[in-house]
Amino acid sequence: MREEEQPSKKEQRRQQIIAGALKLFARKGFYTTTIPDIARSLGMSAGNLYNYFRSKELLAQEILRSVSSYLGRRIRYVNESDLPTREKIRSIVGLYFETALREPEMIDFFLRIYLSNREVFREGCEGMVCVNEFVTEIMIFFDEGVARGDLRNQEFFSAFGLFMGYLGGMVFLGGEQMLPKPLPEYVDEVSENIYRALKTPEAS
Amino acid sequence: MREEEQPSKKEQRRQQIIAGALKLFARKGFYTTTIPDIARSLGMSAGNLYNYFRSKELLAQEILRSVSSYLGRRIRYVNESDLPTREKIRSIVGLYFETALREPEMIDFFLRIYLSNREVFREGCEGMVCVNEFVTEIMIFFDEGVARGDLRNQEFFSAFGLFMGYLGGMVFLGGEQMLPKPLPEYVDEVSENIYRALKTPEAS
Amino acid sequence: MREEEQPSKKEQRRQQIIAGALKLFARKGFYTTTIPDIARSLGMSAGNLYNYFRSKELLAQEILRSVSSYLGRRIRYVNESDLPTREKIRSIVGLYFETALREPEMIDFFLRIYLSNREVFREGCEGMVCVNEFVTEIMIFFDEGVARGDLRNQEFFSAFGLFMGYLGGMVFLGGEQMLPKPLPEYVDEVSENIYRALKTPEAS
Amino acid sequence: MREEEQPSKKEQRRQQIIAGALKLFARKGFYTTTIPDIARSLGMSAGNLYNYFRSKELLAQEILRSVSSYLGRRIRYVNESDLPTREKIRSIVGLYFETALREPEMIDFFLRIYLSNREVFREGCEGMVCVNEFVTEIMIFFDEGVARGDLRNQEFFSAFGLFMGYLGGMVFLGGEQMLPKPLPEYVDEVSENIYRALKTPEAS
DNA sequence: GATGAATGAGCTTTCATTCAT
DNA sequence: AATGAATGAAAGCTCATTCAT
Repeated sequence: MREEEQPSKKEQRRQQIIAGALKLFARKGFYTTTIPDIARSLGMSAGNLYNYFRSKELLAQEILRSVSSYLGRRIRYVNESDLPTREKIRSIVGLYFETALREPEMIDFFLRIYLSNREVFREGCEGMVCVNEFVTEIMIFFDEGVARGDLRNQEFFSAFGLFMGYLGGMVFLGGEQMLPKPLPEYVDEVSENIYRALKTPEAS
Repeated sequence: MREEEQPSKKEQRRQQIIAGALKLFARKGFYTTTIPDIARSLGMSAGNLYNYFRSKELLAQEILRSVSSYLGRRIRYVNESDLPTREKIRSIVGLYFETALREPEMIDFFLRIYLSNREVFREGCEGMVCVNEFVTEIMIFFDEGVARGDLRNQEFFSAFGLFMGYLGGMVFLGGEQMLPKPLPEYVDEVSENIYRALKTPEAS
Repeated sequence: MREEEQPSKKEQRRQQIIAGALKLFARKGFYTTTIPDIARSLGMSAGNLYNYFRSKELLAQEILRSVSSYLGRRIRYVNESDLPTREKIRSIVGLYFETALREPEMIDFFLRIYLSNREVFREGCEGMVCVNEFVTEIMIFFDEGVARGDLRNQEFFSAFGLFMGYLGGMVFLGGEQMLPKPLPEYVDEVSENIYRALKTPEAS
Repeated sequence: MREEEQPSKKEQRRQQIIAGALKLFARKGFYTTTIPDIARSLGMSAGNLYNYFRSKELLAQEILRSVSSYLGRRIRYVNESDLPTREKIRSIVGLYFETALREPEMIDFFLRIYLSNREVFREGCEGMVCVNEFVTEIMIFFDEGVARGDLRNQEFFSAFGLFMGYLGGMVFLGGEQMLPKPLPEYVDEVSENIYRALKTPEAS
């Protein structure tokens, strides 16, 4: 007895388009990636793409949801593990940097497309609607750390800004070839800095 | 005896264009701001604008240099003061958030135009060429903190990523109306988090 | 003993398509109505529609024939009655205005689709081929009026232009909300004007 | 001392575009005439056309105004003459048919573009806004005829529908090659029919 | 320096029609 | 008969940039 439905042919194609467009958007930007670009990279006609997504904006929004869902899922595994808080930070930083290296399009889409082309997401992704799954998991991580007495109890967004801004900043510097070492080698330092910033004084 | 050259008529107009274009780019994005938009906002013709800047990209690069120079200058004042390291952090965070509030176009240009439309700055702003002045001052701040024994001696970019990523993240959250309090009220928490992240264990 | 052939399943579906497409064309125009629009309104697929009509143009031509046939039939009843000429005019004007009110798509198709998108009917409806039944009945009405001595003997198309142009004009004005009164209240005035225009001097 | 301003270069070009587009629209219809078509017929680029008219719809609306103004002006001369009512009808019918023959695009635009593509004129030409000058002159003609006791006093739109519907109908039939004689030869019959339809019983 | 008409390339999107299933 | 994914052609429109004036 199968737990999951077999995805339909059409749904599979949708996913292919999302993956292909994600790559192009992340690499070249929203406005410099054209619909024909995307279609060509998938070996389909531009017109046909509109049978799957009614506009370029809607496509970008679906991608955002998809990326948020993927990253959220990965963080959930960390949250569900029984690592100590300090190690959870390391894990999250690690998976973030690793993703940035192995599937850079995901993180780049977050940093470059979502954060910067607000007008594209204004209608349809208000507030955190499309980025919900990701933010929720960070929130869970933080709340549990506080509950355990490992992290100082401060406003969530102060901690969230630190966490995400920091990671984003490092990935950006890496992408700009401005880091002397490869990104993953910063996991220790970065996690340490985050932990120190957020931990309670008594925590080691 | 004049210290500075009187800026020529043409140079003044250039500065006006930079200021006007900065506002539009920051508000609407690079690709969604048109040259006619900029010209109109300055009461001049689109054609004439090309007498001052040879292309839209070059204009954006000039703006970047100008913003970097402005922010660098403001941080230099902090560096040149004899505040303790902890207070310097507070000052820098404070001026950053204040700028984000009072002249949001500067910070927004950094976050939204520069960080995200890499192709625009690829040729002409390689590496840090155009953000030199800004980065240099952060570096000076950091090196002095280390020299004084206040900050742990770690790789600069680890600290830089934290500092700038964090501030950028907070401004972004503020811009998205996701912060419960106005941005300046986060100065304490944010500075404290940064200080804790970077300080030597013995420092108070 | 059956008088009429039972229409085949396929023929029934054809009629449904004609009726549905008529409505859409009349309401939105030929070029602004798409084949998918029509298919959707009938709960069928766009592809399948092509099993019934080989092109959008051919569909429009079939509709025209169908409308002409319907209106021709209604006028025939009037012609076959033994009303005096003056009353026949009233009846025809009345049924035209009534149709325009109750089934506006018919008249609108005539006025807006047929009269204006000539290129659509150029090949396949040359001359009067597709509006034959309708024109014929008007012609019969006119010839009989002349034969009875009620109407002046003039060239048919002079009279036809008056009759049809006038009625079309009134319906158009009504549709544009430019008439102070509802269309049917103009039956008297309009019939009177037509009668006066066409009658022989001695007729009352 | 000149009474009229010399039209600017730009205004002249606008007029050329209006004239050129009028021809194409009238000949081929609104949707089957493309902006590139129009531009090509004027030896200019499609892009440049948008420096004169901000959209295809707006262009069509300007054309409508222009046609209405032209026809209105010609009817005004008739109204200002001291011909008897009967002769005025002849004159108006004559100039209408003559225009339909010599500059068929004007009348065709009225009949085919304006009357049938309502959605194009919905916003911008509500009610009679764009067709004002023309309708006004017909109204003046009619009111004067009534005032002189030549025409029966009936609701204006009853008479207007007759007048314009009839003329439009005849031009349509002519355009469809359905009239045995050339259009101008119908002037007598048509004027006579109109006059009879509208005149007071005592008028000869 | 200044204007703005002009260009040309390209973009998003639509749609009639086909065809494998 | 029926579906709907797929195509290809084209349309309306925008815009950075140029250039004659």
